[in-house]
Order: sequence, then C-alpha cells, then structure tokens
Amino acid sequence: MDYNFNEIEKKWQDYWREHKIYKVDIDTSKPKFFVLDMFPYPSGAGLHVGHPLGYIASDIYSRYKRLKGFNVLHPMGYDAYGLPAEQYAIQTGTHPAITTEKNIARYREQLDKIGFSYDWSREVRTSDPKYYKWTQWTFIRLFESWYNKKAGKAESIASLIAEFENHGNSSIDAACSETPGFSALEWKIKSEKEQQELLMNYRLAFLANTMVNWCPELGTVLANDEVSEGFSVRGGHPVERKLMKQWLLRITAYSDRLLSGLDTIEWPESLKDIQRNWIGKSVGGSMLFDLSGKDEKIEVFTTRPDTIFGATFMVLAPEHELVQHITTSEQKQEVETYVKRTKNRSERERMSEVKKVSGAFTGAYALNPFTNKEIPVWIADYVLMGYGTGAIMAVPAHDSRDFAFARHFELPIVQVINQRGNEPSDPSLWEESYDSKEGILINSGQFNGLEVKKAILAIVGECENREIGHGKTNFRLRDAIFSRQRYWGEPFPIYYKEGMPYAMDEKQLPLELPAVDAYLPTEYGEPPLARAKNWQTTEGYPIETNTMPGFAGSSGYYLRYMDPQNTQEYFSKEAVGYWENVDLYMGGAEHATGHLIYARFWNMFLFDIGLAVKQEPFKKLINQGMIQGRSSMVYRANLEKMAEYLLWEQLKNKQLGVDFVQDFRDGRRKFDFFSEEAKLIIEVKRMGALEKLADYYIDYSNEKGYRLLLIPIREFVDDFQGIINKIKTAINGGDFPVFEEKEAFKAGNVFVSKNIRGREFFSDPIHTDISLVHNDILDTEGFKNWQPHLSNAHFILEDGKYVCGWEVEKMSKSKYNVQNPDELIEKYGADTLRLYEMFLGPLEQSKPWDTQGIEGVFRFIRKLWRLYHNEMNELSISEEKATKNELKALHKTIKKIEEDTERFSFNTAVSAFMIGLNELADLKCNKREILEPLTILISSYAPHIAEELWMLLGYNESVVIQQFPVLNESYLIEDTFSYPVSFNGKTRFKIDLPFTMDAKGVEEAVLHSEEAQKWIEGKSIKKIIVVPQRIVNVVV
RNA sequence: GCCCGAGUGGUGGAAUUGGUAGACACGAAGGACUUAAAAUCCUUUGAUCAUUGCGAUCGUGCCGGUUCGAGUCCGGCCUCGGGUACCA
Repeated sequence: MDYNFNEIEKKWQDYWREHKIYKVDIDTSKPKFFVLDMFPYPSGAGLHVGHPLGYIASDIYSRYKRLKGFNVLHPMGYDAYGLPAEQYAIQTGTHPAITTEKNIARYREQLDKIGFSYDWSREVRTSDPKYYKWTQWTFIRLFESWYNKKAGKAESIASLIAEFENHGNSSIDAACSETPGFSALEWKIKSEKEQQELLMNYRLAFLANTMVNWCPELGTVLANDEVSEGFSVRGGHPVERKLMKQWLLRITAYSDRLLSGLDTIEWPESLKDIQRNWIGKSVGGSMLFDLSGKDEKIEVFTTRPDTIFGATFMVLAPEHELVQHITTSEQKQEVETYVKRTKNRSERERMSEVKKVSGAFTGAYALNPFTNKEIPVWIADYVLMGYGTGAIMAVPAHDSRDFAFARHFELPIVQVINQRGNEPSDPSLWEESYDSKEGILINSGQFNGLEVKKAILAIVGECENREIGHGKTNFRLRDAIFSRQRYWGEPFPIYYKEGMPYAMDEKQLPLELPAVDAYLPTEYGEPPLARAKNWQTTEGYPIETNTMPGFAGSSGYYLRYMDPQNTQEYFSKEAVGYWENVDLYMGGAEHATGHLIYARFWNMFLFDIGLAVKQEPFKKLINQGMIQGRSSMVYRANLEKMAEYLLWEQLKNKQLGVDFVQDFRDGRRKFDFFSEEAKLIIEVKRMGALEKLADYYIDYSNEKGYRLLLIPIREFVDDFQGIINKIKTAINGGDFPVFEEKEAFKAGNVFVSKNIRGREFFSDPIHTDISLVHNDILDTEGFKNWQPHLSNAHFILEDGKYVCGWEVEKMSKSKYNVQNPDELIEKYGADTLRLYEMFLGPLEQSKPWDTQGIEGVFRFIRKLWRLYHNEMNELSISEEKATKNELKALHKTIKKIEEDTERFSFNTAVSAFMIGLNELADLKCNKREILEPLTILISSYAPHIAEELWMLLGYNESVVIQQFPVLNESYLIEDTFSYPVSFNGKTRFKIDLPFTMDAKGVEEAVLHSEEAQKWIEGKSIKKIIVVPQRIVNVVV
C-alpha cells in the first residue's frame, strides 16, 4: 500500500505520548489560550461518531492556536459519577468505581486513536478523592457564606453573625428564606440551635423542606433540569412531587448576575435565550388585598399593576396556607374535595390537563384596593405555590388564563386597557382576552388615559404611598436541589449535632466515599450511605447520608485543570492568574439549563470569595450540532398485495386488448380481476389458499360460463412474463391450465428494492443494519446472514441491485444505525475521520451521519501523499524555486484556512484544502518551498500524515510546534478581473479587464465589446452600474 | 400557545458586506489505463426545451414588496427541528 495510515498513525500517537508533546505549563512569554471540551460521562457504550465531532473541532482550533504562537491549555477528564454505573451496581453488585474505571479505559483508547492533542497529565475525574476534596471544600465555603444584596456578592457567615450581634437583622438585605425580624438582643438570647436555624435561612448551601421531584424508580430526587414532562430525562421513569428535607444551593441569589452576565459572553444567541427564559425575570409589583371581615391580607405578585381596576376576582394556589382560614363553612366541603384532588394528581396528569379549567370558590371575599369592590376568592391549580406568592389578582379581560377561568365559572370581566384606535367593547362578546401591553387605560378612575407603561409606574407609586404594595421583581429560577439519595456521588462534609448540620473541618477533607454492603436504600428508606459502618465523626456525630448530584463535580472542573496536582489548594493564584478562564468551550446545547447555569453560578461564587479571577467561566461557547443517525430501510413486501399490484399494472387500460376490472364483485363473491369481454376471472393467492378454494372457484365459473385462472404468488417471483403469456393465451381463446401446483414458499421474506414501481403500495419499511449497506446498496448475502429468520430472504432488485431507503433518526442500537469511530479509523484512518467529520457540514448544525462522502476525503488524503511521492512511492521533493501560480495556490489556501479556522467554518476549510491540492496537483508541484508550509498548514486538521510528511521533508522536530505559515498577499494580486456583465440583472457574458481599471474605463470597455452589441441592439441604455472588481449591470 | 433556528441539485453542502447560485465532495453515466481487479486519470451531471453547434427559458419552501440587482433585506404564510410551558 502506498500510504499506510495504520502504521503512520500509531507511530505518531506513540511519539506524541513518549515525548509529551502536548504537555503545557505556565509560560508568561506567550499569550494563553484555554480550549475546553465539555466533560464526558464515560458510558459503557463507548464513543459513537457523534461524540468526537466537537472534540475534533476544538482539537483543530487548539492546534491552530498553538501554531499561531499561543500557549494552549487543552485538557480532558471525566465526569465519572453518574447513575448508569450505579444502576449497574444495584443489578450486579459490581462497585461503580470498577465499572467506571473500565469505561474510562475504553474512552481513552478511543480518544487516543483519533489523535487528540490533550495534555493528559492534567486529567481529572470527579470520583477521585484528590479531585472531590475540592468539590467538598467548595460546598463548605457555600455553607459558610451568605449573599449580601447591598454589596452584590457573597460574604462569610462570620460577618453576618457579627452584624446580628450588633444590629439584629433589620438592616440586612440578604438573599434568604423568609425570616422574621429580630434585634441584636433577641439574637443573643437565642439558644445555639435557634441561632443555627436562623443562619440556615441565609446560607448559600442550606437545608430546607422543599417540594422535590421524586423519582421512585431511581429512588432519588431530581433537579428541575433532570425532569422533562413528568418523566426523568435519564431512563424515562415517572416523577412525582414530594415534600422532603433537602440540601439546596441558593442559586437564586445570583439570578440578576446570571442574567446580566449573559450580555458579556460570546455564546450562541439561542443558548442565551434558553438561559434567559429559565431565569425568567419578570418585573412588576407586589400588592396586599384586604379580606372582607377578616384580619388576614393576601399578597399577590403581578407584572400588570396597571390592570388592577380590572381585577374582578382572586385565585390562590390550592396549597396556599390561607385557604383553610378563609374558607366558609358552606364551601368547606367543595374546597376540601378540590384540594384533595389536586394533591393526588401526579405532575403528569396535571400537565396533560392544562387546558381543562378547574377550581373551587372559598366563599371569602377580598377588597379590590382601587375599586373598593368585593371580589370573590377562588382556588385553582393554575396558580402555582412555587411562583410569586402563590396568589394572583385575576384580570380576566387582559390575561388569557384568567379569561378562560372567568368564562368557565361565569365571573365578571371588565375591560381596563383599550387598544389605541379601537372602541371599547363588551368583554362578554370577546373570544379571547387582550393580553398586549399596548394601549391606554379606561375604567380606571384617575388613571384613565394613561399609557400602559406609565400606568404601571403610577399605580405602583400609589400603592407605595398607601403602603399596600411596592415594585417587585420575580424570578422563575428555583434554588438548586443538591441532595441525592444515592451511593455513587460525593459525600457531604457535614455532620449533625442535636439535629443541626455542621460543616467538617477542612483538614478532614476529603471525606471519602465509604464501602457499603449494597447499593440500595436501607429498609427504613434511608440512602445507601446509611449502610456504611461507622459513618460518623470521631466524636460520634452522624454524618450526612445523602450524596451530591452530578453537577457538583462538573461545576468547577475547568478551574482545577489549571492546577490539577495541587494538594494545598483548589488551584494556585499563579495558575488562575495566568489561565483566567476558558476561552473556547465546545459542547452540546442540552446542558443549557443544567451544567452551564450551575457552572456559571459556581464560578461567580468562587469569584466573590476571591478564587476565580473572572466572573464568567466560559468566554466563548460553541454548540456542536448533534449527529443524528441515518437509518437504512429495506422494504418487506406483502406478497399478495404486490402480486395484485403488478398484475393490475399489466391489465389496466386494455393493455392486453380487453377491459379488466379490479376487485370484481358478484353478490358476496369477490375476485381480484375480471374481464367481461374475455369471460375470464383471475385470482391471485398463496398456494395453500388456492388449493383450498380451487373447487369453489371452479364450480362458480363453470356455472357462469366463465373461464378461470388461478395464479399462485410464487409464480410472480419465478416467472412474471409466463403469467402474462398465459393470460394472453386465455384472452385469445387458447388452452391453459387453471393452475399449476407448485411448492409453496415460506411466507414473509421478500424484500423489494426502493424504486420498484408501486413499492409503497405493497411493502413496509424495516430497519436494517447500516453496516450491511454501502451507498444505499444492500449487501444481500450479508443481510441473509444477519439474522436467522432472514436466511431465506428473496430480493426483488432494480438494475441488479437492492437499493435501500433511509431515514434520519436518533442514533440508537434499536435502529441499527449506530456508527462507532473505531471501524472507520480501521478502514480509513484517523486523519480521514477527522477531516470527514468536519467536512460533513457546519459545526453548529445538526446533521445525519452518513458515510457516503468519506471516500472523497480519503482520496484527498492519498492525493496529498502522492504530491510528495513519485509513482514508485518514493519521496520526491524538488528544490526548485516555486512559480507564481504555485505560490498563488499556496497563499490562497493559507488565507482561506486562516479565515475559516478563525470563524470555526471547518467544512469550508476542508474544501479549501481540496481546492488548493487540486491546483497544486494540476501544476505537478513537488517543490519544497510550497510543500513545507502546506504540511504545517494541514497539521491541525490531519496531524498524523502531517507529522510523517514533515519528517520525510527532513525534520526531526514535531510539526505541531512550528509556526503557522505567513500569508503574503502580494502573490494573490491579479492582473485582470473577469467581470460578469449582466443586462437587467441577468448575467450574459464575461469580460476580462485590467484589475486596476476604474469604473469609467470598465463601462466604456463593456459598451464597446462585441458581445454587448447583441444585447444593446435596438434598445436604449438607461443606466450602467459598475462595481469595481465585482460586477457590471446594464439596464436597457 | 410562546421563544429560537432552518428550508438551495439525486445526496452532504458552498455563496463571509445585497453583486457570476450550486464551490468542494458524494453518487450516477460514459471513457482511458489494465490479462483482470483495485487504484488512478479524463468527460458529462439543477430542470425543461433545443441539440449540428450557437443557445433559450425556468430555478434557492410559498405569496408579495424594496432594489439596477435578492438565496441574502422587509411583510405575510407553509413545513421541519430545538427549547419552554398554567411563571401571574
């Protein structure tokens, strides 16, 4: 073989490893660049071709930046905690660490084969005690911190205690749980336990009773982003709401910073939008409503204070604490029934019944503070306890949900916003509410005539004056639940004294995960860690038995890469001062509301306490598109349908000289085909069916004087023309057998090629393994051997081939469309795989995996090899001076590669390499002056072949540490430009003119050109547009 | 429902700022080399009409607009993909 990629790639991978080519250290003489891939979870299935897409792109960029003189940090590690290994442990008893270790080894083997430039000396694993020591350490810091809103940052709990001791909590503005006011004196006389309880309201990592997403089948709670439509994202198990005591992280303290920080980073707009929606900031007001004849007040949150005059009723969440107090005795029964019903309904049921209006009247009335009218108070499950105050003022005229509710329960609707230019109308005639914020106020007392935005301010102002409300901002973002009732995760460095949690001393970290006898909850329903022996401190205090969730370890890992071996601190000041944050983060958009928001929060906290030096962890982020599977389909024929279809194609429209009808009926009898003219009945059936029915058919046709032809399906496969001939004979009055006995063939396995006419009428698509299909042509022998029941398959071919259909779907085992990179590397080599994955299309776009084009890239690589070699596969390099054309081809390529790599347009970069190589090959260029820069140029894309060629060129230092070739624009300057000349916008011909010619000259030249005459002839010229070095357009 | 994104040959895709639509590849067809195969090379390849050649017309999801000129900008729609959902 001319170009032996197997040998070459192995050789250089070994070389890179042995010479630690990709190891980086702090080097202040060079600018730094941090390129990071999202932490993979090493699953048992290994990598499929979708995973490396982003890794290849970031690797190319890393190598490119290195050639450009940057000191590039490009690490890799493993998000090693995770449910699959634990589920496997529960089933088999294998410790998750063993499974994980095995999976990591497999991942590493696959990654190495692709030739990545990772600095493996910096590898981290979340399950490694040396690593999770710092996860636990950060948790303690969070536990020992509170968020000072006045300072806009996290501060230590010690400062809070000092403040309490001096002033109580009256002047504190903190992100905290609901806490009653207390004075310094009151603080001091509280017991330690009481003080601890109060502090818990302020800590950034805190313990609280919360409604959680409980997944009984996984036996654990899940974060909001781990649940989708009432089912767990991993595994698809049902999830229910449950009140439990859990650790939470007060991420909501950072809502505003998480939101505004988005404006400072280069992320895809769609990803920022997802985060903005998730954070869900809404600005509005909080208002207090008096209750008729009661002391209690109801607080509501609204984004539309301007519509207060239209508030004709109120709605509380069924779980609202006031419900019991205010419900009248008459309504008690109804309310209790409703509350009970909502409680028992699963999340899932609630979701599916979104459009169904339901609710109950409490019997109580509130007072609208602006209209002073009594308005009824209802409960309904469309009001959620978890958002705002769990109570709303309902403005049916201007809120679609309130509108639907009012219609259903016949509650009054009052219009208070009028769209400019429209007349106010009777809301009882409306088909929908008017929700828009455009318009002016009506029916609103002294506020009439105000525009919505001004009215909001005016009414909030009025509420503040009357001390019944104030402006308020709400966030949709919830605090992050941080406990998991699981074994395979980081233990909390927390112990309990008198039931109150205390953080362990940092010196005791890492708190290592203990051994357990089984990975299941205890018989009392405690988490698996409760099974551990002596799970207590040396003083005998019990240690927390929950473990941390998956996002704990992945929230700060990028920082640890800066200084992964450090045993004294998370990372050194020096390291973080140099590497700062991630310059390019490559990964999937599916982490938008999980990892990417937690990591930003984690980093902001570390920034507040002086560890991180940048607010935002990931400066630029690119989402690589998903690689979808491209399934191949074969079409299994329904034989009877097929036979009937094929025959009808021949019989219809008098093709055989006589009229036929299909599905002829005579009373209750039905025949496939019948010709009155030829007095002929034709019936198509399986052999067995024909044998049974033959006598019956024969009797009938004899009685009627018809002739009969019974055709077994087998004949269609064996001899279709024979059938037609037989029918022709019958029509012409000749003799023919009614039917010939043939051996029946086994049912089912006849497959029709995709483009056989009528295929869609008589076949069903079935998935087949993509490894049996090449360029949509099925390997029929392989297919027969694929599964036992296919061994007797028959094929109906087109042009001697079986053509498969295809569909784009998720890559999955059950669809037989999983492609793993190992096979491709074996067949084509890693360089080809790398180039091909990039060549497939724009990085950010989702696309189906399809190996059809890989041959083209493989040809390119071999052509590159041949440029440096003669026919005998001997190195052949000329020392001659390069020609102008050769230099132009090279520098055009340099320019394009530089531009395209900078803007992550790797698919067009690969094209540019192909174009450049085609040009150089046409010029038969083997000159060192050209090939040396070309080798460096391609080394970031195809590093193995580049290293080999670089060595063959006579160097003994790796190509990856060379300088990127410098573009010399002077080689690109053209003497002439070929102007496309269009008339009325339609391009008609081209004309070569000097590059430097001015617009006037171009115009003259075009008008005097021979070809122009044809188009000008008989018409007058209205206008000529000349864009120098672009186009000429003549308007006639 | 709401918020994003995308619709270009048989296929993946290119066209970076409004300026030659279909680069580069795959596939297909034909040919050269070869005892043969592989590999390689050459020609054709958006559609329709014309075909001896010249060519002509249409064409970037659909309808309309702006412009000398629109795949690109604007308005309205259709389809597909992603996110999110009683968030007041």
